[in-house]
Amino acid sequence: MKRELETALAGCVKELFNVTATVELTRPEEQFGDYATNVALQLAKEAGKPPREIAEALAEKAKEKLVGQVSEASVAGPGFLNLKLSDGALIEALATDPSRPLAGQTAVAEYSDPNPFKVLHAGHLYTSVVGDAIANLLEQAGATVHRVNFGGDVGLHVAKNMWAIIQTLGGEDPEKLDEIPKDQRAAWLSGRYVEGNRAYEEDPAAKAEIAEINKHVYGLHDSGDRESAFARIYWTCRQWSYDYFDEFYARIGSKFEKYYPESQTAPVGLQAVREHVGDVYQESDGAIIFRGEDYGLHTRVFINSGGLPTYETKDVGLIIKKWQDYKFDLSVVITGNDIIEYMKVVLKSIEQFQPELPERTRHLTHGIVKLAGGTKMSSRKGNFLGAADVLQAAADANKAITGSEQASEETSLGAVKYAFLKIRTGGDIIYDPEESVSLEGNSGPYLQYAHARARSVLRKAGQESRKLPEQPALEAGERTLVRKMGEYPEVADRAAAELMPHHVCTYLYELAQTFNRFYENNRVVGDPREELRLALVSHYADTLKAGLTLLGIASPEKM
RNA sequence: GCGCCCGUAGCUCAGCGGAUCAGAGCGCCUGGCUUCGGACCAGGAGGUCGGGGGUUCGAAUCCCUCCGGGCGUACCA
Repeated sequence: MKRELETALAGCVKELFNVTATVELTRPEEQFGDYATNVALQLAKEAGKPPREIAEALAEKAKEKLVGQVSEASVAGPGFLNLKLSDGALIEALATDPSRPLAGQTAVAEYSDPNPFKVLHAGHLYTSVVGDAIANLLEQAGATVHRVNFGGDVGLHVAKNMWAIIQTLGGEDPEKLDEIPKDQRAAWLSGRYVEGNRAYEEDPAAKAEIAEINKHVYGLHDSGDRESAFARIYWTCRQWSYDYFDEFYARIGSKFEKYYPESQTAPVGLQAVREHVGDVYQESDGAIIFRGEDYGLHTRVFINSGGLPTYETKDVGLIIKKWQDYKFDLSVVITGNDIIEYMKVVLKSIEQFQPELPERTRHLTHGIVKLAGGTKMSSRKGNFLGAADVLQAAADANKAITGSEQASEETSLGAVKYAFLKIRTGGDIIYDPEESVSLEGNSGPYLQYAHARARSVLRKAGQESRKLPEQPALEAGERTLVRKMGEYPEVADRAAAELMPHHVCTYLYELAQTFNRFYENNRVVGDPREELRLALVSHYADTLKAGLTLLGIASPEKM
């Protein structure tokens, strides 16, 4: 509807002034109309006429050309053109689906990226929730989306961990691992990581041992060793991590089709980097680097002087592997902001020998999760908020507010996801266990409740699905609701185009508020206008559900 | 030092070139349930949009600059 009108208005402009213009319609406040445009202001110079005069002429033309769709066209202020849609056009617009600009394309969405041997913290929960929503937006836009996950099962952090594990076990004694209860494994590994880090920083001897262990771990992958005591400890703890991840993702509803462990991307990256030493990468101080400085970026090490690949090279390998696996049209990588400059260097280096890969890659970033008090979290130091802690706090708040014995997983998870998603992706977000988990106001549960209530009305009326009449005469309250519902495809399109889920949140909340106001003043069941109103309620519930689904949030039928 | 990001009501945030565009939620104050689910609705108090310049018919929105905060800046991820 919006795009048809934009095209039609551009046609009017062409006809009147013989000027080709792109007309952009916006949603003004309802009192001004359903759509507005400022083309007249933009055209004033080119057409050599006062903007109001242009707008008046355009208004007349629009009324003439768009009769049936536009019921009023008026000029306001310095030359804004306001359009009011006919009730029929407004209802008709409800049949519009979000557009599919990526139809037929293959997209890869990589996100979450937890490291084995480490614990999942609040940031992983955040990035997973954001990643899920973005992947959903890509899917809505028509792409075939492959959700993948990347993580460091080799590297210095693993070496630090292995060092501390062996210390704690009192030697390379894999049997002793059996003594650690299943539900404590992740926390146990997390504790070892803290110890390993401390030793690495404070004890030169330990640091040297860790460097050796680092090589040893890479060696396991090269040799395929699964039998030595060291290998058994490594593979066992690595599996613990993946089991723990799977359990976590199942709980929050994330579905990855593939993990790319660094141990698999490292050899691919090493090969690519080594092939291009000289033309892309250089040797320097015994390491292989990429001179980002030549491109206004910073220089980074890809293979360290010990011959081991750094994260840079593993990422080169990852991008190449994704390309081999999916031949993607678009690859979206979702990470924290701290990696922005780093990623530019990696992509710039690949651009030198395989430019189509960076061309198709988009790096989307978000901020970190901060505690309300402003405490900075670090898994290296062990003072962080765990992903499980956030979910637990939400469940506790849910129990406290509802007064029930058991928290609703759908509702508490919905509260957390919505609290994360409603904020524009990019900046840091403040996590307040008290407020972020609210069930009131602009919150996930408010929307879930709104949905459940609408379904309840439909259940009461007997028939859950209703068709909208084609030639309705809408009352003011009904019209406001229909107008709001009609914005959904536009909002979904915008969110998908920008890959910004928060637009959906903002809209859904406004929609639910609009409905609640309508519902407060208008009877549905038993009213003479029941038939029409039930159809509106039905469409409203469907719209809420579509939006929540896009966000990865459940839409319970009852709460 | 250089690069990137952020600074909007007490708090958490939308708005990011347009007209009642100074907004929402929370918190605070006042009202509304013999009525389809009150996890709701109506109303009030509260901000010179970090400061200063500039561009424009028009700036929270674009540009410059300053202040404040965060992140990155060669062998971590």
